[in-house]
Amino acid sequence: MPELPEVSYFKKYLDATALHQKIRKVSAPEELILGTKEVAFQQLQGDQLKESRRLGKYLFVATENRNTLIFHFGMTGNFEYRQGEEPPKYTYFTLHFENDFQLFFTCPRKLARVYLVEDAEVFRKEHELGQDALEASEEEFLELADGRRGSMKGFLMNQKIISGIGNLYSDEILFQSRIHPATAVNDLNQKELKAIFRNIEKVLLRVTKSKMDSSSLPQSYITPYRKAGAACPRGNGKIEKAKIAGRTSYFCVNCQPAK
DNA sequence: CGTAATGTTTGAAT
DNA sequence: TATTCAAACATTAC
Repeated sequence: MPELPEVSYFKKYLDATALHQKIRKVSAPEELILGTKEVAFQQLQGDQLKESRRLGKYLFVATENRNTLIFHFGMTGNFEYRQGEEPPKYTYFTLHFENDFQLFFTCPRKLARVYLVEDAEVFRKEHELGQDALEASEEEFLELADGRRGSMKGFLMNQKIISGIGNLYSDEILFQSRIHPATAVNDLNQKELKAIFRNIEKVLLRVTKSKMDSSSLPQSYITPYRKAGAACPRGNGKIEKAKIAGRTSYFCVNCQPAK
């Protein structure tokens, strides 16, 4: 379930488990998952994961030998750290550690990727990753929005502009901002753009909190009601669905009128 | 059985 | 040249 908040959770999970464990062996039985050639991953033998950082929906893990292991979770990627011979179903990449534990990287839909690179900055440039959604300033955000003609939802989901926001939380940010997802960026005034900017941080941090402590989202959130015909959490009618910016979007036309 | 699913990349259209 | 859009990718679940 990986947008920025989920990847923050995976970072916490990896930090609490696989970090600083000596790697005994690497298994990569599914070539499709590998963003870099399989042979490169064998370099990890004897190495250790040193520290991790999240950028957008990517998790960068620096190793003691100065390489960087990069995880991207696609739509269904997940970690599982435990002992035992039998890997979980859909395991396509495994780090085996000297302590007999393993970090399994699973992904039923095989859209996840794992990379091993020498220079994380080169990777970032190659993949054209924009500023992290939690690090952009209001000024930068307004600058990035200037002159854009596409939908606001498409703008929020474009990883080259701002990275970390996907289908679910772009809908939530726009619901909280009372902006229809199909509204063109250049049809929004500064006040509306600033409200969206504030809600990016607000929503992402709130969702991250709920991922970290398994708490539920506020009553006023639309995320739990992503179903056409569901009642708007503000009591303003029914949730509608439409394909916007290539993805299924849920919104309330009464709260979020089209411009 | 058909359709949609939390994402990114590619190539075409604007 | 830059931006936007739709389709493709692989597989599962409803």
